[in-house]
Amino acid sequence: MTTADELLRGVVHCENRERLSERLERGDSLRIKFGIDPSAPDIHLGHLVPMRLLRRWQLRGHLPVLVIGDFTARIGDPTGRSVTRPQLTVDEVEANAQTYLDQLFCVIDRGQAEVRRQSEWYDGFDLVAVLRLANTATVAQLLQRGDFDQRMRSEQPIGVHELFYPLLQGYDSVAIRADVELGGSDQLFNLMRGREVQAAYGQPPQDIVTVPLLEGLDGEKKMSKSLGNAVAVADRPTSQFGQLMSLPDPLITRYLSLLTDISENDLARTESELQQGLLNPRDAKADLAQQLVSMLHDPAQANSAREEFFRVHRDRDLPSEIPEVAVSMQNRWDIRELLLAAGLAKSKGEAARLVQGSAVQLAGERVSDWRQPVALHPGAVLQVGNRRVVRLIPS
RNA sequence: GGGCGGGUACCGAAGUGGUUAAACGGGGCUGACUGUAGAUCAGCUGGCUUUACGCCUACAGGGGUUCGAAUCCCUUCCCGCCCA
Repeated sequence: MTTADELLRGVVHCENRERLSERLERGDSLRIKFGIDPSAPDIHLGHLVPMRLLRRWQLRGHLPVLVIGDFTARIGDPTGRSVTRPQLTVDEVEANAQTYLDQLFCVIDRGQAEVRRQSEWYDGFDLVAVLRLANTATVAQLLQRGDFDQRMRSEQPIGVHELFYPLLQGYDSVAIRADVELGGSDQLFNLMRGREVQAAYGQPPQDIVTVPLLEGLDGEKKMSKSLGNAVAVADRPTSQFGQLMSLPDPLITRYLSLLTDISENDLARTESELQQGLLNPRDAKADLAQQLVSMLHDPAQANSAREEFFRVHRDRDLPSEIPEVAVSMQNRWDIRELLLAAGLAKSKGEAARLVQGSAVQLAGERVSDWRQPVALHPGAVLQVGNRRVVRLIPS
């Protein structure tokens, strides 16, 4: 495999591939731009896809230039949104950026990267500069972007400031003299715009590389925290494991190929075994989850997360660690009050409904009627369903 | 500035005077089953209580009409589109 093949494996779009391959083969050291959106500090598995590729480039001697979008974060990237995001304060953005970088540097080498902030060049941007930048594109060109076009047609609002987003992001490439820009495939328009902006400022246009967007746990929409279908990098191992086990079966191989170092052969084998029913999807998913948790934390924690999961969900055992809640040890508890006190229900009405739906167990016994008072013994386990479990201790 | 269309529960979306705490879908929770928090099927999904078709809160805010309003009127605020 050539260097270019290796560095472009799995990419969705590459522009201009010939030129880029040539430069890679020649061994040029390239400045590869990677934009960071500090409006969302929580990195999830979806972010890992470009980051892993960035790491491969870094290992080949190219320099990641991390551009913190501290300025555009205050605008809100309209990508895929029908509603404008709330604008963030400078402090919030800075705190988010720091969190983001800390997590990013778990994947790429901090020493071999450059970190830049948009505010370096935008804080001094005056109106003349703004108009010059605006003059690099026409409204029609900007409206070609898919989501703008869609919003126009469905009579949704488009803020003028949103129109500037691609231009500002494009100018970042001018400011840092990017040779290549890496991003998710939803960024294609913005990245392409960067080429035009650079050309307008007399720079050679950057090459661009886009990677696939990872689908979230719902199996449909792209992974995003606000959609609630994301696995956060910083989340606890047991929680990550469980979330990954809820992944729809068809996505198993997708995750394997985008998030692990699995070889083409092994991937093909797993795929066909799943198809022929030789491999239980549950086990394939457990292996995947274990691998990913190992990567995000460490193998030992991944292993115990796996054991814990099977213990609770397959074998229907109690979790090994049960949070304790102190309550008074009276003999005639109203089960609704008890559920409320234990934090397992938000209201008495909800508590009554849970009991009615036979979800509640106290000391291993199913509670069938909320009208019946219950007696309590120290250390009794109260649970709602399989996952919400609490041990009651005397207060 | 003019015209038109909107603001309903976590989200989307019905409902244009009364059995509406509000259809339906999504999401969430739970149960059965099992291959897992996956699939499928089922139930639940405002609060409180003496669990009762009892009370309270709720259909952007305020005021009014009415025995009775998410539904009618007035007014304020917010949003969208079109024309200038």
